[in-house]
Amino acid sequence: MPSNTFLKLGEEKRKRIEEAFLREFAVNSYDEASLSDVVKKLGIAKGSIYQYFEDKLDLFMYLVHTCNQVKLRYVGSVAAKGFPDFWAYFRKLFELGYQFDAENPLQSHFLHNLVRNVNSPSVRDLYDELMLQSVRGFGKMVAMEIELGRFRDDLPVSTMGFMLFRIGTSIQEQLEVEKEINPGKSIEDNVPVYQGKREVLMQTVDNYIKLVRPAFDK
Amino acid sequence: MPSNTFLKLGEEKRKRIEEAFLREFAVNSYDEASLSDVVKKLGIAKGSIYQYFEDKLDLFMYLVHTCNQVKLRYVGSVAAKGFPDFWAYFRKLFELGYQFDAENPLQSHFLHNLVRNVNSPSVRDLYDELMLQSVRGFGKMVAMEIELGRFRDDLPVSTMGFMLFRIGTSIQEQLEVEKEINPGKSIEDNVPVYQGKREVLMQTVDNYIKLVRPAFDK
Amino acid sequence: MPSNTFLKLGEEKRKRIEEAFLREFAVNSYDEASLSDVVKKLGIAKGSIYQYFEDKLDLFMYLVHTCNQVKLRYVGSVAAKGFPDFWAYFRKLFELGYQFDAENPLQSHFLHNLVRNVNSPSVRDLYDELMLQSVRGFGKMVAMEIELGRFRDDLPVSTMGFMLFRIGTSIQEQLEVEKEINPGKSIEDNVPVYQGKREVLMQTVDNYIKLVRPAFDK
Amino acid sequence: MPSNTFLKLGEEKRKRIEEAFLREFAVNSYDEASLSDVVKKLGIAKGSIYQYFEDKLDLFMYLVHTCNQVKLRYVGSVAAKGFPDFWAYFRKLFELGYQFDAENPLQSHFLHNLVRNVNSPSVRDLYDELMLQSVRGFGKMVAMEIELGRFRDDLPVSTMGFMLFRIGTSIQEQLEVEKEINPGKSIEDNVPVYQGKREVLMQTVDNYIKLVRPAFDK
DNA sequence: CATGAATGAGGCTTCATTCAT
DNA sequence: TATGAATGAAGCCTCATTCAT
Repeated sequence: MPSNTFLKLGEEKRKRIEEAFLREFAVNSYDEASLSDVVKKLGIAKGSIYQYFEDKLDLFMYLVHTCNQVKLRYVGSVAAKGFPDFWAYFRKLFELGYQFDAENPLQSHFLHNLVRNVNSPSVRDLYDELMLQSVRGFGKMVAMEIELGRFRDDLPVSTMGFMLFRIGTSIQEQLEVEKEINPGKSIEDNVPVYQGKREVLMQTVDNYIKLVRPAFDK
Repeated sequence: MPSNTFLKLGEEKRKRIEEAFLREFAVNSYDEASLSDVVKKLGIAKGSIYQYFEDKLDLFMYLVHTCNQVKLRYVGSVAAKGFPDFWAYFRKLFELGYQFDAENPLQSHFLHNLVRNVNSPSVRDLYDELMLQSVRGFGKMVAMEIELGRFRDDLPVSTMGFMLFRIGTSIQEQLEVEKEINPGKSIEDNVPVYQGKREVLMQTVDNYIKLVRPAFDK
Repeated sequence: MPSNTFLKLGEEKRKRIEEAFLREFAVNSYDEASLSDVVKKLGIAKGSIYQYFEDKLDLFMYLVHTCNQVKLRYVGSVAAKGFPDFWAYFRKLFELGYQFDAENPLQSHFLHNLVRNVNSPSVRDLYDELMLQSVRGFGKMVAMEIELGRFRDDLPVSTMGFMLFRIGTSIQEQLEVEKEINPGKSIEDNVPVYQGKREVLMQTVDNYIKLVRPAFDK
Repeated sequence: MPSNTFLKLGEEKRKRIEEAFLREFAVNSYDEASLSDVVKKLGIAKGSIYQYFEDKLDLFMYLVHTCNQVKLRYVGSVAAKGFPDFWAYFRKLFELGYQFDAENPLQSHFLHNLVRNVNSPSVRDLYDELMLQSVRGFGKMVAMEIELGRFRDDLPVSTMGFMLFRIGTSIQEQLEVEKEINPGKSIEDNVPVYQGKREVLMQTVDNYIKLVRPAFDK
């Protein structure tokens, strides 16, 4: 955990530090990321980092936590209940994701980059936890839809839940493979990753939904 | 590319070297992987590596290529045509994948680990290329199935192809998340990753097929 | 020297600070001892230490002085004159030493640990001075015993004095080597070092006296 | 243990390196001793040290071993049997010690400095072992002298053995306290510690023997 | 062609000390 | 007077890479 010293830092300075490290970790792997480099860019003393965090890993884990919380403020802000059906809710999730990404590109891509850093056991555990969180969320919704008689009931909930989770991540991947977006470059250039790509994104989402609906609906 | 020196090495020695590095890269990230360590375990001179390869990256890229080729010998050994329908072929792909994994665990998991090493632009490019190769393969089949009037034709082929690709990788992931398999540990313990898990694997495959068929079939 | 600021601190607080540092220096070498750690445990500001002392060495030297003074309150409380012969007095010294140790384990073992910290010239000088103090004390007594016709007079007083001094320290050492006591562990566990070892200690003292008497008596 | 790399180094270079580190460790405590400094003085790369030794401690332990072995070549070269009585042998030990010191001042004072480095558990263990070796050696001789009817038999052998061991170290200490020798300075100035002090040393030895004989002889 | 010693940049981390509040 | 954030030098260690043998 970060020390009080860090938490009590002025909003501005704290943000500046957080963002500098997010940028580093969003572009590099945990090992490649160099505290020395970041510190140099920040113009602060190397020792200061160790007044703020226990060590490199502590700093990294803190960033995971905060980013996840920021993201949850978006995707956790709506409940499935308020929507006519599950797919409307599912669609909304991507709109919120888009918004999260647009307003917090660093956080968004730091989280995307997480998968490259699961070598360290601690990071691995945290990553798995985050993943499970999401998968279970989908699992619950699947269970509810089945109960409501809207989803088929001849398959394990876990399979269906995992599939939904994967559809989500696949969309970003496809756009990346098809060069619609380029997170790495965007981060370096300090521009939103989905800049001008809202339509493409939501169109892809709609396609995916159209595709997989028959797989889930009763 | 590896030098002729390397290629003319005795089969046995070459394999021993390749496998040692595969093991290292299958368990560690590119940065964490230590040539020094591997060389020590191999009992060969550090300098030799630089007679065989230009540098660490060159060695790594070489491994990507060979592993991919080995894998293609499995999954490329059958054609969709020979099967009653696409899903029978799709299912066969996993049986072949299982076989590849059982007979080449190092290669298999080196490839799985690739995603964690896409930081270097060269690796990234190669990774994307491999991915595209696979996605396009599925794309072609989708196109053919549409032509045969068996798949729906109201969605972009690319979306459907990518989806199929993702289903494939999701299966391994789900088994990992649900702790059915533990690649990292298996590699370290030098045992096949899917040892005794064939049934579980194919059952999961069948579930996924059952799930997504309605999404693709006309 | 400590500043007035320190001396005017409340008895309780001053003691708390002193003991925390004694504990650190009693277990670690001067270099290993970390002011940061102690300050953290104490819950006081780092800067305060520098209001109390000039620097780490100043603090250390202060502790040497106080500990020595405490010790002198014990071993300096009796005079050889009051005893039937020198050896009765010598024996008493150990009883007092035992008492000092039992009642001030931190101070006692900080002093024992001194020998490991004589690298800094200042510490070295102080250590030598303390040692000389003790050696000279014994020297004077030897001189007196010679005058009284009780000790042999065919050897330098300094040799005899030093020998007596060394016998003293040897006793603790022997008990340590033979694992009867374990100062390091005792300090960490916050228990008296000679707990339950009074008999063993005095028995060893008696053995040493029995051994060396013929060397000194006329 | 040092690597083969180190052992196969040219005699000259190896000595140069060993001596540089001995000098550093003979003057500083383990913690204060700076590999960086030594390496700079030596004009070799920092990394080289880690081709020779596993780490700082490994290097240190190696030095302890070699120095001890060198010393044993001196003091272990004679057996008590060859002497008319124990005290003649005891005296010889110091002549050999003097010789060892004169011919290997670095090694000699590195060993003397050991006591300041017993904070690290590994060093502590080794130090205790060395000490015990010596103490037991004296113990055995005491036992034999008792058997021969030359030493008194009314006291524990361990007490008598430890006393003899301590007499040995006391002699150097006394000369140090009395400023006859100044190991620290001598090392820095690169001159033998006992230069021109042979007479003083042996006179002191003789005094000690004269003093303690009555304590041991029957 | 193989060797393996040497390199030195660079990484993370610790710590006593300073100084503005 | 007390605080504690900031400092930055210094430490140990790792590693890919080079090059003379």
